[in-house]
Amino acid sequence: MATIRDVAKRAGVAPITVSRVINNSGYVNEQTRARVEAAIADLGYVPNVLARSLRSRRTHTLGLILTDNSNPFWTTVARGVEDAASDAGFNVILCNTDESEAEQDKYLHVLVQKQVDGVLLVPASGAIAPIKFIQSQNTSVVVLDRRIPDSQADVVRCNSEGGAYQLTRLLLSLGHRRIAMLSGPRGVSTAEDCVAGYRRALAEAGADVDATLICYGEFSLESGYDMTVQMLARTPRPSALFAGNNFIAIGALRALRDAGLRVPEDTALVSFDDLPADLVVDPFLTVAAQPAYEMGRQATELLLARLSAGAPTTYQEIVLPTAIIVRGSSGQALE
Amino acid sequence: MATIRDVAKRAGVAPITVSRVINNSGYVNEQTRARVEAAIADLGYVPNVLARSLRSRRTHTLGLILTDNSNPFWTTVARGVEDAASDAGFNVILCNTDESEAEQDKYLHVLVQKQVDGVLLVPASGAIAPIKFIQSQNTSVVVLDRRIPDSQADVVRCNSEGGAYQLTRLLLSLGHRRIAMLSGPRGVSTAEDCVAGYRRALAEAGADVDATLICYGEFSLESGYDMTVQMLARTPRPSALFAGNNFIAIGALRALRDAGLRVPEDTALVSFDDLPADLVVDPFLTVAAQPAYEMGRQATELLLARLSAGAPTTYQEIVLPTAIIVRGSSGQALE
DNA sequence: CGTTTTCCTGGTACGCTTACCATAGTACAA
DNA sequence: TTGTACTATGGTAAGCGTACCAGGAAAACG
Repeated sequence: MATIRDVAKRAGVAPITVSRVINNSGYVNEQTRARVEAAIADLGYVPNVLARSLRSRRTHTLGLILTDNSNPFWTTVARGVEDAASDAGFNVILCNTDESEAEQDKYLHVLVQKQVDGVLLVPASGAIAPIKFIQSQNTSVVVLDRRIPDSQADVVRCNSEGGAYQLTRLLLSLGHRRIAMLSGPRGVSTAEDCVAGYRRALAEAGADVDATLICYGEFSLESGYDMTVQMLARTPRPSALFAGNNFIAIGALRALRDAGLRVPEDTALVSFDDLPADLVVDPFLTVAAQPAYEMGRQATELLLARLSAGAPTTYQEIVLPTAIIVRGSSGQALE
Repeated sequence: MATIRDVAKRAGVAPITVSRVINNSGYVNEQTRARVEAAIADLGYVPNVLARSLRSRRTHTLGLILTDNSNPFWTTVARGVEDAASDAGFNVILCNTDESEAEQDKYLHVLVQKQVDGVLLVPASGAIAPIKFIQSQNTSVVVLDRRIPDSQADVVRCNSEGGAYQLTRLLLSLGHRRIAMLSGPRGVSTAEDCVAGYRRALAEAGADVDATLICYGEFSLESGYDMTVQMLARTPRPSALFAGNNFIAIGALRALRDAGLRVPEDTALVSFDDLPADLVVDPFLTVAAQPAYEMGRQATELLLARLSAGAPTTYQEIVLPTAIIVRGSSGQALE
């Protein structure tokens, strides 16, 4: 393959001049520029960004570590990240951890090895070590969607506690008192915040919190199914279910169907995370919708700002609001 | 950040010895290895793969160019690619073209600049130039999902023509004679193959092909909606619709709902591409399901084989079968 | 014992681009 | 005339690993 030296030779200039043409930097005479551009076209020259990045210490690449890009919520977040990155001339390397800390560590190493300029991290756990590791490699990091207690890092997330509070209040206002909470893993802030908002709404309404109605599971269809089966076995049956994310909600819907229960007539259901409009014919779930795209976008913009500004003195925490969308699954007020 | 030289100095060896430890190549004494590993740990050294790749001329990175990763079909393909790549120690850079040739060209340049070892391409059009460009840069390429006439390249795709033929036969066997075809863009082989299979089935059954019932549009919800509206305006109305992909099918379902038509009682519907089981509570669409994951996986394995084998003498075309899954949307036989 | 093989380590240069510094001509003001 | 600023271009080295070649010691072999 042609190198910058080949181009330089053909154009009768020094390699650095070719570099200036490519990067539009410094001074280049118009005729010289034309000669260089002709040489580039003749040789089909394509710059080697490995060499460029090695020298300039900038790769114009970000790493995005999230749990599962096949979940439409994360697909949307990723799209926000990619659009914002693309606007600034950055590429994104996407990594799925499936909530595994081991995978997360593996990918962190890969990203650092690839010299990414910054990392957007949806942490698989509340541990601080991964943040410290990235920072120890002089790489910027923004934490996405989840809090990490006591960490020194920027965070962009949604108000899960508030969303859960509102959804729970909605169910309470419809007359439900036995509401089962089907949450995500313990130690993951969004799952814990969900439970916190649920508890706050119940406490405020003077309703008893039956701790046995609170389940911690996985953010997966299977887990949603299992938790629902477990909750339906209790007597009296809960009159409403609160799903911690969209996959849990779909699992819950299947379990309810298999148990012969109608939604919302027999059991009401609300959930976090909407499904994208493109994938659903008749939206049915009452949800607390998170601004997924916006979250990805803002996190990326914050990260890019950090890159150009140098070491921050104080870290930001940006909390985006959730929107309650009432549809059929939450049902009418109980008589 | 620590470099290999820093590690070497601390361990009292030459840089090349550290390199051997990292890459498990050549001979290294056990004690030396331990000293080096200790030094690596002490310094928190992480190798710079830019420098490595620059020297070794291998990045262990593949490029995947597809049309829209937010479509679950492509999400699944991408997952197959990533799993196969990961198994072989390769990373994947994902690029969405949204069917735009300009975007495709842009990404091809980016990938070549990044010195990817190979490219998996879902071509935005039937043009040969992009293939030639990649090959001119000494980079291997495998074409995914679609044919490019007269191109010299490996291809892994599904049997769209056969799947469309079978779906159309199914509708014919149920008594439908006016079947509207809602296909993708002209010039995209999967869209054309769909129409070809449809025509073959009709011809074989001795049914007239009403060319005005064949629509070419986009692989999108909006286009599916529009094409359906257009078809429903015809008299007599088609008794069945054939959607060229899952997004078109969802658009069609919405248009039918908005027109007050029931599926399948008033209008039958079949489609290409299934929706992932994780996203749907009650699967309803009768589809020709493509082995998306397997397609991604096989294409990647073929590409990796090319990388280690050197220039191929003959190119392969791997055609995977589609599976007809009959569900409610195709309905019962007309009386 | 000499020879071959295996084991272990290092020096040097190179992969390709750009940072940094230097040079030099022209123009314009002081 | 000297100084300053701008334009235009180039030489050299550096960024960080590894390919390639070389060399020496120990072990195995005939």
